[in-house]
Amino acid sequence: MMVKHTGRPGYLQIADDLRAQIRGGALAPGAPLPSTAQLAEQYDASLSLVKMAVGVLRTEGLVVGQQGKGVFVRDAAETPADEIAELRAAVQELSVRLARVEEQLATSTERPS
Amino acid sequence: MMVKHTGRPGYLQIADDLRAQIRGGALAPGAPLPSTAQLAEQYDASLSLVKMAVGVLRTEGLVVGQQGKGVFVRDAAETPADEIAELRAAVQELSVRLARVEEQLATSTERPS
DNA sequence: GTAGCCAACATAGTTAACCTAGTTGGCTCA
DNA sequence: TGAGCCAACTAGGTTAACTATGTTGGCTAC
Repeated sequence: MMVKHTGRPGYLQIADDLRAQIRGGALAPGAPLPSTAQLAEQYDASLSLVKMAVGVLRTEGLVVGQQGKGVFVRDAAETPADEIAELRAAVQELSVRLARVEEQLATSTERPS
Repeated sequence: MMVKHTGRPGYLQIADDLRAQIRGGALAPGAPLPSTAQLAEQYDASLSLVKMAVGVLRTEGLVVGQQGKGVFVRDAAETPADEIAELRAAVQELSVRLARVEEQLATSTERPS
């Protein structure tokens, strides 16, 4: 696998990168993503990680998989959630981080007696 | 794996059911989902399927997992309509929480130990 | 020539195993 | 008593193997 020093899970890093490529136009609507095997080699990741990353993008509605053919970028028209997906991912990550910090803070500031 | 014998994948059926429970109020905001082991037994499914189902809900932002504690229904679960408004509200809330945490952090570090 | 088969490729779903790491409550021992 | 360790929970991440199924292009047999 690659850049892990960020603590962000590998499959989310891959999803982030693909999402950025879609948002940036490097992967245009209708265009196919590289195959699972190609992505695995490209990111030096296991097939499992790539499948999980694609699964995230599928759940977000950014891409649509067609069995036997490939995974294709959805049209911006039919994905009013493309920009939202990115924001939602960011907000969710912030929520997790904040929840962790709050918890840590709550336990460390418990009043003695 | 013993879920319905429809064409719908098992992990999506589990995610659907949990989502319905959240939307229906059976799982209130802040409430914890049953543990993955309990869900696996409850749905007579493998741990893998349950983890995938929870992963979908996490990606959707319906729940937030806290390592070591559980998976909890998010407060924003009742905002189905305008996703942008939802995200704006989420950002607003995160800002407030972050400000409060930073405040507490600053005061608590004035006196180490 | 062409109809049909078939191998190679693709996504998708499922399961299991192993590891990391945070939480909690109880037990032991000084 | 109480401080600290420890066992049993918890979610999360990673990998691998197997199956199912759809697509495509080439080869073969007629």
